[in-house]
Amino acid sequence: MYSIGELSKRTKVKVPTIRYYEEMGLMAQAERTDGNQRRYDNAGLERLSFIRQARDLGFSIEAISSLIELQEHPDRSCEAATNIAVPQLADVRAKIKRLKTLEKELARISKACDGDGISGDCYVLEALADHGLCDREH
Amino acid sequence: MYSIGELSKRTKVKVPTIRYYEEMGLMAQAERTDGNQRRYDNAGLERLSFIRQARDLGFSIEAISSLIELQEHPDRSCEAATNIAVPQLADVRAKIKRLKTLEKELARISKACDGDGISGDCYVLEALADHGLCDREH
DNA sequence: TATCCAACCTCTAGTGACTAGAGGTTCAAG
DNA sequence: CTTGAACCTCTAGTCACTAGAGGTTGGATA
Repeated sequence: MYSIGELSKRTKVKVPTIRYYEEMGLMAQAERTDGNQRRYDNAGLERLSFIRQARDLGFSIEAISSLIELQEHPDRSCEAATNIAVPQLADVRAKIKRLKTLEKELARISKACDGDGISGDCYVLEALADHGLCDREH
Repeated sequence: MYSIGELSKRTKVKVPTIRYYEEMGLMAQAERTDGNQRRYDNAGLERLSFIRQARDLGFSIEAISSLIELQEHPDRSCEAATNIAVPQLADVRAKIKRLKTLEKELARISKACDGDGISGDCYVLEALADHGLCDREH
């Protein structure tokens, strides 16, 4: 049995955030000691760990709820899971693409600035801004 | 000269959000008509477009301020530029890495659930939860 | 066994980055 | 010159936390 603080240390989720997840129904109501303190078992630890990873990867609390619900009823069809996974996948791929552009630009700047000179012309803004206008101007 | 609504259409940033950016100092105070309506030039359009892209990529408003500052003083010493670019680069790379993990997992789910199967075969939850515990238990 | 204090409890309020709505004003097409 | 879509400001609401006040608990130590 873990206290909320132990759970927090293990998962790196802050204590008030764990309580918040409970309030939001993402975490089940925790068992309590006679003195009203929360106690968690391994299931709680795993659940929280999952939530943390999913949040970190950009899932909304609502989406996570769906996934958890799905997990708890593994007899249901995959349709619901796909409905969440597919749009997320498209979004993630678009993000990766644009981040790579930015990465290249930032790497160039860091490298250009590596020596002791003056930073060359900086194209970060143009790199992103131009791209942003493309779908309107071309 | 663009009205705020035209700017909004071109950049896909909502009108109140543009005003919010102005309030936060990300966008310069816009010129005004005699009737107090905002008017923007191409510089404003590009700036907003950049902000949108950067926000979309998960940069905080503060981080974007830094990037803009970097852009506006390309003559500054390399140190200043590096101080902004390098941490941003690390951040971008970390994001790409995590997004790729997510991509793989989402792709697998979409594929696994392609048929008319049952969600019993979706291991995302376990996969993520286990992974989350790794850095403590191994 | 008594004491201590870090860690727990609840509750309210604040944060960042928007988003919605009320109530009033402006500008450009007809 | 009229009309109405688009503009203005201001307040309040949302999501996902985060911080703080003020009080209680539990387990290590004297």
